[in-house]
Parts: sequence; structure tokens; C-alpha cells
Amino acid sequence: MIRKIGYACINLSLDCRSSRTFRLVSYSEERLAETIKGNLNCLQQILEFNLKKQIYFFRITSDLIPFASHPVNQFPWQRVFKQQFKEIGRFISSKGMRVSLHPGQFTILNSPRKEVVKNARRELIYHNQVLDLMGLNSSHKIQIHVGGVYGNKQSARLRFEKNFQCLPHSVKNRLVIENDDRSFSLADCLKTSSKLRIPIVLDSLHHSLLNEGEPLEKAFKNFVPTWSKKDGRPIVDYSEQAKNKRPGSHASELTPRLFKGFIERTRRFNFDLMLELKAKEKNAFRALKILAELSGKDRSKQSE
DNA sequence: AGTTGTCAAGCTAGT
DNA sequence: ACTAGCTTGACAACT
Repeated sequence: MIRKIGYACINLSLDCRSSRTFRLVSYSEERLAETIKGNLNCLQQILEFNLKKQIYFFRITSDLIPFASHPVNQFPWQRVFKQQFKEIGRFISSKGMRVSLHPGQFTILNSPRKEVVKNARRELIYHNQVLDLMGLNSSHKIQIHVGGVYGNKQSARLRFEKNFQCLPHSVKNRLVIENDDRSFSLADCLKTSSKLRIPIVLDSLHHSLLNEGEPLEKAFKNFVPTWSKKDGRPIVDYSEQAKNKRPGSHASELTPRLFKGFIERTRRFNFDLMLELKAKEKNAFRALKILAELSGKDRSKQSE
């Protein structure tokens, strides 16, 4: 059954953003420090909001630190904001919460271009620093896609595996791969997962768009064992196709009928669920309500 | 105050 | 050839 439920990056109920940024041309250390401070304060507010609403899973935005892996940024933000990171981390662990991070579309570890791989590496190190500074263990994950195909999926996949091996140890401990909707299916990810011994985040919408014919139940049966004890509970990304939009674009609102169907089909597995729907926390409320109705019991113990 | 062109970075597929 | 879409629009200059 679904244990923790979460949403991604933005809270629409609060009037703050933890992803404030600015243009590179207006970069200054003052501007950077001010923005980071605001972003961290907002992140704290979001987590407190979540706790009140019994939302125990959250994806932290990659924009928390603007230009974090850009060479322009030489500001020692890790040291300057050390204490605030620590407090946030303590809040997360002490309340039994879980967080994840999803580096952006530019983080391509398997690119044939050296420069792109180098940037990806820097970006992954930044994401890992955020979790390290918070003092969180390896169940708090960083998820990325395998990357581009470049005309040969096999060699593209091998390049990912090779470049992964060159990452710092602590990054490797937190990195998980997610099946995408165009290139690397769950079956592809399983090959890399078994070679590198890293877990897979199953994205339900992506799987419905790109698969090897496995029904959802079979997909779960395959991806769940890629999670070991130190990785925490398996993570699933849930979203729905937006009506009248291109395949893969995310709906705003959760459809109770579809969500109930999803719960029904996956109830024999224990996992945490990340909602990737544009209406954010509103859908998390809805999902929690539906779960409570279905199970007929209090969900306040979901973090156990 | 409201509008609009542009923004650090990559890649794919639909149009 | 262009552009929407991706985990997320928002900044900043202009009217």
C-alpha cells in the first residue's frame, strides 16, 4: 500500500517560493545570499505546512541554490547556511519525513559530449551537498533519467554506467534512475539497475507511454526489488495525462476514479508516492482523503 | 500595474 | 524547421 504521499517543489497555498532565482547578468553575492536565505526560509515553511497536513514526502526544488553548479558561483553557501540546512534536516528526520530531489533536464550523465557530462557531475554533486548538509541518510534520493539515446541505446546506456562509476561515493549512494516516456523504459532501466546496483523510481505515466507490454502489476513486481534496506521504501512517481495535450504532459488535477484504480492494482506493494500534478499540494490532500476512505482508518501513522 | 521577451545548461518527438 | 515538454515559470525591461 501507499505509505507516504508527496508533491513536487512548489506549494501553491503559501505565498512564498523556495525556487526564487534571478538572471545571470544580475549576479552578485549579495543577491545570491539574499535569494538563498529566502528560499531556505520558504522551504522551512513548506515543510511545516506539510507536517500540519500530514504530508510526509516532498521533492525539494533544484533551484534552491541559484547557479549552484555554475562557475560564476564561488560563494561558500555551504558554509554560510550550514546551520539552516542542519535545522531543516533535523526537522525532516525528527518528524519522519522523506525528501527527494530531481535534477533538471540538463543533467545528462550519458552525453557523448564531455562538457555536458562534466556539468551533470557538478549538478549531481550540488544536489548531494544539499542532502549532506541536512544530515539526511541515503533513503533521501536524487533521481535522474538515463539520458539521450544518440542513435544507439545500448552504447548510450553503457556510457551512463561508465560515467556513474566515476561519481563520488556519496552521490552513488543516493542516485536512482527513473524510466522515461521516450527513450529508456523500465526494462532498460532494470538492466542498468542490476549492473550498478542502484534502485529505480517507477514513473507510472511514463510507463504507460513506453513499456514492453508489462502491466502495472508486473512493473511493480520488477522494480520494487531494486530497493534495498539502505535505500528506504521504493518510490513511485504518479501523474496523469493532461486532456487534449501532447502525450506526456501532466494533468493539473488528480482523477479520483483513476487514482482509485491505481491504488487497487498496487495495494500489495509498500511504497512512497510522489504526485507530479500541477495542482501540487491540493492533490496530495485529495490523495490522502481517498486513501483514508478506502482503508477506513486513520492515516496519521503513515510515517511509521 | 500589467505585458512581454528572455532566461545556464539537453534531448526527443510531434507538428 | 520549429517548438512543447520535461520536476517547476519567473525575471526584468518595457509600456
